[in-house]
Amino acid sequence: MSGLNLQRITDLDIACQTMAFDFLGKILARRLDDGTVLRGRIVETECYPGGEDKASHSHNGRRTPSNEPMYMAAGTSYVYMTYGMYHCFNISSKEPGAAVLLRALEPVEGLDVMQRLRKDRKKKLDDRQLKVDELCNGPSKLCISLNITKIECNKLDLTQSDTLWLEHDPEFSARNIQVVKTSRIGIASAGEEWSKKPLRFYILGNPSVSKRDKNLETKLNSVDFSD
DNA sequence: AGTCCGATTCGCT
DNA sequence: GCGAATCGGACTA
Repeated sequence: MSGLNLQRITDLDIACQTMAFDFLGKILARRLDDGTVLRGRIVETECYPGGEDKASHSHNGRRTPSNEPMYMAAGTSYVYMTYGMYHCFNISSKEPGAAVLLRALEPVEGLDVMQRLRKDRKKKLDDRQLKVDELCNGPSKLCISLNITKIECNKLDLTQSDTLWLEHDPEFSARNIQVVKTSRIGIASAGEEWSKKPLRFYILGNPSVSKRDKNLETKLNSVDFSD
């Protein structure tokens, strides 16, 4: 029915920025305890390279029990809790201490389950359906929609796990997409120098992207003669 | 043991 | 646009 010809990705030994760029258009797949498989297309990512980057949890080589996955083999999941109630999901890259944050997905499969997971979380009960583009358009929203928690999903080898993995979609990859490269979100406290670095990537025009850079999109469109 | 804070989201003004 | 929610973990002493 889906018509998708998806191929599991088994090699994630990739450098941080390459990984963040190449992940755009790939599929994140999640199998729940009851066997349900949920899928979303990655449409927005961010690099956390570590080292000098003040926004990285591994800044200046900082290493603690909770950021351990950033130092594990490339392709290891790093799930952490923030604000006491949300999760963020990263995938470690080739360089020790580096990882790629997944910020937004375009829902592909299991939208009804995503809808239920999101609505169950809300305080105010509301019969209104969430719009498809509102299901996974943020780093913590996608964790809720795919039930990605630290307990279940931290430190998984995404090249081997049968509960969380990545897939290549040849048909999508053949399409001509434009990638926006801009600043990361929510890290103002790291200081201007690092918060302004262009380490966020997203698919131009995709409705599931969490935050658009309107100025940059205008510039890109002005030099876009593709159609 | 005490303090501080966050790679966010939600609901109300 | 703004403030509250909510708590694990790092850090200080």
